[in-house]
Amino acid sequence: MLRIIRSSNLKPTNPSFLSSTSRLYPSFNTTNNVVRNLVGFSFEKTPEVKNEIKKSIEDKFLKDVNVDFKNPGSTTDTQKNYLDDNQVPNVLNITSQNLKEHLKDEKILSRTLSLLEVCLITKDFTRSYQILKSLCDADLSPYQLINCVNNYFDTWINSLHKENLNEATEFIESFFDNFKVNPNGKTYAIMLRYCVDHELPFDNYLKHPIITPRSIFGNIDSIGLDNTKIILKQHPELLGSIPKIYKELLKNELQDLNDQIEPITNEQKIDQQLNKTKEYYDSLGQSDYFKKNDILPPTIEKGVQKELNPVDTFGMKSIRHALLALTSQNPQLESKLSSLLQNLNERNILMDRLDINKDLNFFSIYQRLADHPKEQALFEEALEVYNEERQKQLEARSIEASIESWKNDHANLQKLGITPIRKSLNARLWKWYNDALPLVEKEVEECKKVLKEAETTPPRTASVLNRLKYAPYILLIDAKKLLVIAILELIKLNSSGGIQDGMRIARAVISIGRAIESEFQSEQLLKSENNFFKNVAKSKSSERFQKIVRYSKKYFRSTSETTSFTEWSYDVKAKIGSILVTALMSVATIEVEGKDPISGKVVHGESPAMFHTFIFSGGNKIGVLKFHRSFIEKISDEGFNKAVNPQSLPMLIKPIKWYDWKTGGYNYSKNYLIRSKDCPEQLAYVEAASENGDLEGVYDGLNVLGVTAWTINKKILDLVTEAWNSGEEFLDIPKHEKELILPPKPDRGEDPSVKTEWQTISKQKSYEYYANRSQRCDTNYKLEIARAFVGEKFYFPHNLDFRGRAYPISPNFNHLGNDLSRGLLLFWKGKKLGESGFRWLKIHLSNLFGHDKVSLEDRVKFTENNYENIHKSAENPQAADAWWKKADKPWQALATIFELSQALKLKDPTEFISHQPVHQDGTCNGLQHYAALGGDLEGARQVNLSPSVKPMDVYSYVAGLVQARVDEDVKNGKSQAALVQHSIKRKVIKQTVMTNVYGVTYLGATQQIAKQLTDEFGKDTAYFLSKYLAVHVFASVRELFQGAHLIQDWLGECAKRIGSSVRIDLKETEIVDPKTLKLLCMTSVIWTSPLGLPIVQPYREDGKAVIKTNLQSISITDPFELNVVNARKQYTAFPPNFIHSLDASHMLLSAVECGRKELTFAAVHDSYWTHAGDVDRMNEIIRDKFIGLHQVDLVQRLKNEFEKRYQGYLLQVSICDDSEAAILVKEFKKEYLAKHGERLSMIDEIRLEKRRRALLNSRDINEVNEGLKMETTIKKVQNLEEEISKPSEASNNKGMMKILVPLRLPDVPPKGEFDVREVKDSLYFFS
Amino acid sequence: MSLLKTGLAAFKPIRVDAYPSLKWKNISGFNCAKDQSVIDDLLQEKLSFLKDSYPNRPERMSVLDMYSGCPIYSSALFNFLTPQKYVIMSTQKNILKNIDKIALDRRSQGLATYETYSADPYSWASFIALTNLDKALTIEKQDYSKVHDSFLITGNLTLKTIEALLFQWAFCMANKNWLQRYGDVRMMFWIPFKLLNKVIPKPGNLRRMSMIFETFTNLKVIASSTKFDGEDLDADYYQLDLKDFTRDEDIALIEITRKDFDFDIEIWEFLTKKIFSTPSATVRTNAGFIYPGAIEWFESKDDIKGFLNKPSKELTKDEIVKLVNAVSVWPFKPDIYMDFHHESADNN
DNA sequence: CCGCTATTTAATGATATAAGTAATAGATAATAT
DNA sequence: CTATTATCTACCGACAATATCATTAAATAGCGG
Repeated sequence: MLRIIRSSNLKPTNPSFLSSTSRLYPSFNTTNNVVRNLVGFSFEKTPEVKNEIKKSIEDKFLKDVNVDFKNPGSTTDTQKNYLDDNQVPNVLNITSQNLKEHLKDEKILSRTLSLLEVCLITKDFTRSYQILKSLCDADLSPYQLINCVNNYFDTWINSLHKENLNEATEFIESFFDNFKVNPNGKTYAIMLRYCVDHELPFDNYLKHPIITPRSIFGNIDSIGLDNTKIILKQHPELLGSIPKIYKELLKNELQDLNDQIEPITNEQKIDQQLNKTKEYYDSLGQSDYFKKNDILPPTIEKGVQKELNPVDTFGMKSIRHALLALTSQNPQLESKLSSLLQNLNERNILMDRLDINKDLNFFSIYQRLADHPKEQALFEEALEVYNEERQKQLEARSIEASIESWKNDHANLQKLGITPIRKSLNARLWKWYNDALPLVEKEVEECKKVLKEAETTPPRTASVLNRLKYAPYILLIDAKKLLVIAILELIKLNSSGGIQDGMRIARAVISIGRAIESEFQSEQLLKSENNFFKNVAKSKSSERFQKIVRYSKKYFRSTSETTSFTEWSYDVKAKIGSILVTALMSVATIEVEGKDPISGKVVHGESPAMFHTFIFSGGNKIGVLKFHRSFIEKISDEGFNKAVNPQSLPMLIKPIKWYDWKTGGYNYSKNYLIRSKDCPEQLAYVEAASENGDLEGVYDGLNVLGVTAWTINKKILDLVTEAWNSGEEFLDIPKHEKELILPPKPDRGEDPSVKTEWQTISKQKSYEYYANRSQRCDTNYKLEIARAFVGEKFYFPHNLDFRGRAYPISPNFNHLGNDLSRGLLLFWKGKKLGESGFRWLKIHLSNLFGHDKVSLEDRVKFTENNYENIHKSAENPQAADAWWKKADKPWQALATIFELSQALKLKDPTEFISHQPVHQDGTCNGLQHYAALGGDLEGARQVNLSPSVKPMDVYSYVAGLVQARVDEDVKNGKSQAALVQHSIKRKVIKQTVMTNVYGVTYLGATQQIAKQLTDEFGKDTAYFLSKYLAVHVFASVRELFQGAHLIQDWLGECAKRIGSSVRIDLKETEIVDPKTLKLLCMTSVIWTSPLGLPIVQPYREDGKAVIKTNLQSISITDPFELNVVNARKQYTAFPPNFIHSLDASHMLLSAVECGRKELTFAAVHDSYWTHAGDVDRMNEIIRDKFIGLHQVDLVQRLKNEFEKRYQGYLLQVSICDDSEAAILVKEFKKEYLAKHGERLSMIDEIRLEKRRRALLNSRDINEVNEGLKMETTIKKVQNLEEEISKPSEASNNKGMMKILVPLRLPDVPPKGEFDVREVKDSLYFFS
Repeated sequence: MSLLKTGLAAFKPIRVDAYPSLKWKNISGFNCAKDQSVIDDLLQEKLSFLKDSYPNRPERMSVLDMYSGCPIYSSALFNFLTPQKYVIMSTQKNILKNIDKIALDRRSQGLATYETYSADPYSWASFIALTNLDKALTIEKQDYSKVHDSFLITGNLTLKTIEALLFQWAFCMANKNWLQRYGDVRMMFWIPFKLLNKVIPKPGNLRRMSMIFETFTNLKVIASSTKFDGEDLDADYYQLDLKDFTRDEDIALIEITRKDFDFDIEIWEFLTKKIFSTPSATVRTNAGFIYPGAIEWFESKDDIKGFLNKPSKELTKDEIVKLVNAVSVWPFKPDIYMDFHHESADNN
């Protein structure tokens, strides 16, 4: 039993949770294969395991660092091989018998841990200690508990003075008595820090018999580098116990080894130069921008001539400032770059002299250094150093920057008088901010007060109790920051969620809460890093040393244990969010203009700028926050504005590598490997797999994607900007529509149908208007980011969706975006085209024009035939009828045209240095995988798995099949057929064919086709005809890809069965619903991707939880509520998800290999990008990896895995009344009735079977014998394999009965003749 | 031929149980009467006034009966009123088929009968077809000063998905459109008791739904299977027994006629939604949901500020009208037609 | 101080909300008698 | 058991209904011993 903290008040109470009785229940799986047990929802870790993990990360890190230092090219080559076995090596399984309760426990635990952390940070030791004690009684793993105690100790000891040594010693001595666990290395590390800090003797702590120096220094984070240095001075012999990465650092510090380490000669030169140059930032007068509050730094324009029309995108300005006008804690780092540039200028290496004060286009400098590889390398290195600091600013300081820009606008405008202030948005925001600040500060004070009082007197009133729930959290962040975050979030969310000029309250408050949490984490991460490295690297400035410091920091970021990994509950987030919204709402005002309905006069006034209201949708009440229309007009006038989340922009330095499932990507914000949908189950599996070492391949692949450097295609940006500023429609940029115009409202005496129609039209119009606006807004957003990053070298940190597909973490602008986004992106690195690259670039252009259905040679010819057009387009892209605009993907085409035209102007085009990503796309990648799985010859041919002279085009082919069918119908006199006969084009059916793999239904397909036909036939006819066509398209696809559909159906059937099966070793109440007596199907489909990633389909009925905030109650889906699975979703989604897990594996495998071969690599799921010159090599890799992936029978393997994982599960099936199984069951039931006098219910059946299995598993031979003799309905039927593994038929049929059977999966469809190795020679497999 | 002369035909009552061969398959989402004698009794007890409200029925009265289900009630009402025309409009194909059989049989005997009209009462177009195209029903246009005396609308709205019709048609009364354009046409509906509970005002705990009926209609409960509390309305209703109905769900029969009003109904609709957002909160709080500045505007009105501090659920009909009128003349009033949201706004 | 009952409070669950289903209609699961 | 009604509606990235009242469970208060 244990005592925990009731979340409402902080007094310990005594419910029972985390009972340990059920945890280690043996799994039914008794196969020879290893079955790892996930226990409860978290994988048990021992400190040893943890240390091992840490150690392995260190090793890998060092290896990587070496790569970066010296010999690039040789990364790890031994990854676990998942690819050549029919068995999945580790079938992970959750074995808790008590899923629901376990999850609830997790919820309480998670909240408690979070509260502990927060209380510690606010130095509330009384409360912390209470929490800690209550945790001691909880069923935490010892490791978790030690961690908590150590965290407490860590913070608490900081409050002690030198004289309190006794207290500290006492703490350690009574460690076990108090907490029932023993101190560990970290405890001692903390103690060491205390001693060193206070100049107390510490030798004792290094002589512990069990806690070795090694394990102490394994927690060097807690000691600090500076302190370690002091310790080492006294105990040089301990140097060996220090993690390697820091050893280097400390060696330098200790022995002044500068001279002994070979300096890199070139750098040394520059080091010398460095002194000559004055910091150019000073000359710009902006070095201390963030500290000097009153001066807005002059904005440097990066050579983009034209500003984007709406200039004032919130937050963006601050981003630009962050990028341009950075302060640095180490001015030498900055000046390294400037001195290098100065040096280059002096040596006249660049073609033109650089104006360092103006031209900060790093990309162009880089390009101009192309002929000077040495200098180029130096430049890149200097840039990296420089960016290191900028990235830090970008992630950590942008909130402050926002305030500054508002304030400055306000101050500047104040000089100009009152009117301009009214007009300026930023000035208005500054006012809101200023007015709301006292309110927020008051709230914070109130929270402090309440917390203090709660220490002595138990809280009584509801409002105090409520405040107590969030009070500890709100104190964590400065009130100013809280407000700015809130304002930015609100503006960002404007018109989201289908709400005009407003947003859902739920979304608003949670987004704000989340943003605050994330800001808090950033602060913490930054703080712990600064603490750890304090006093380091201030004095020494050798290049080599700085480099070591940088790598040490990187290492620190990927391993630091001081990192906060507790999460704030939704409760807290929502409450804090609502506090801020309330404050803002009450003070934010705006000038308004209205018309007096009586006099008709225009009236002016001041009104709240936003308000809280409810709207109704289908009888549901939704709480929304809306802006006053005058405010909306204002932001419309000044442009479409969205606040940028500065923490998730592209990164200026390489993202933190993934070594671990919860650290990677950005420096100072938490990113998980998997974008789990608030599904603890998913995380549990991923964590287990990660710690099992199964995810190495995944990490390697992601890390390759992360290091691909990008830059902005400035020429394209200039053009887009121009088009944008015109406000007119241009390609896919919609026109700027000033206002929403609705048709006149009908008289109310009219027939109701008239009003209905008017409403429909109005809704439609309004929808279009807002869609247009949001599209403009999105484009603007993209452009703003692009503009901020002109000339920069940047990276996209990636993570995965739950199926393993990779996505850039930075939203809005990345290479997964639309044609425009892609057109704006170039590889930073340039590579010579060479013969082959020149050819591929031509092919690429042809592809972008949509000429991708002809042979490669024809594509080359297409481009060659258009040389004149290419030159014209390149020279005068603005021309109204410019050729490039006709392309399928015009922006990318134009980008390619620029390169081609430049190359062609060279004497030898193959010498051209290309930055343009060239794509190789799988033709219908989903079907390719299906064909390979099924060995389907015809299917393989259709999707270019087998070699052919010309590429096959599935869509055209299907169109042909459909055409044939329609023609037939025309002959038979079908009227629809005649109408559409001549409209069946590739484009019409393309989407349907594509989505067919995802299980699109008849209705969806109809809509898709209708969309294509609307232009030709008008809305109504189009829909009518689409219904007809959809049927034929479906039939044709099914006919053409029989193999694929067999597998698709098989996958679906498996998922259906799994999704409606039950695990009977669960607690009874979790098997059958006590109320409805129906089976509770809790089993989601889980499988392991070929790369070792466990995938859990998260589809369940969602449990709603309601949170009361001071605005309103909001409803969220409770992530800790485990509900029955949504069987339908499980089976409709499984086939596509499985295929996606395969293509994800294929992509990551290819990425790893490309990385190994030093190709620049990027991917959009099934479109793989590299430099033109490397396409040939990449193509080889793609094919090899595909073959590697499919060389085993993945379907059979999947079945094996399922059988292992779901062994012993039961399924309810309908079978024929007169089948053998049915008869046996009926007999058994009859006997039971006779014997017991009551009918055998389903629960009874399950109870009996449970009992039988328990007996069989018993150690007592008698019991086993009894079990062997025992009969149950399940035992009766379990050997009738044929009957119970038949696909279940519709249960509505007559003469069927439902019985429980052991879960069996249908046989794998027979594999066809196709040999996947043919892919090797298929030119058009990816092209 | 005989159809047109129904009024002259002999009036032998229709008894559904006289057609034992017809299978009605009780299973229907509608809750319908099972026992015709109960309905006969109900009509006799509580609805005799109808006979006086519709003079000269066999020659000029029409009844439109929607979603009859098994036509127990329809038959009883038909027998009771002996109208010139009695049309049953419904989507229930199988039931209509059976009713047609009855009608055919009656006609073959030269007896007066109801007739079927297969259409969806949910669709406005059905009524245009009914009155204009098919001319299955001709209705006299009458003045709104009194209840229409030759046309009665009735029906069964006990199915969840068509409950909405009660509100829609009530608004039609207010707006004088749909079939209500012919005058103040009385409507009688079978509704689930739960729905009745929503529409009858509970003093001190008022909601928008009851406010609609209180403001725009005269509502009378004719019969109910359960007791209910409501002002004046519980005085005199017929006690129904659930066993006489096809479903085990409480049911009621109500009658509504039009009540006149003089304010902007669209503002009324909008405003009541907002003002009853949180019925327990004060009018002032709820006024904040209308639009920024609404509270201040109301505070500036002497006839309003007095009741700003009471909970919305205690608002009277007239107080709401005051609010409505205040909003109508407010220079910064909201756009009441933009009070919706777009669902699933994502699709390329 | 303990243990019992009475009272208060918190937690949970059910129901109402609006009132042309936004388009669109056909298969399938759920429900109820 | 079967007719009627309700619920879907392509995968992923993506992100959510709320107020009120009745009932139940739990916590506290009060009281007696």
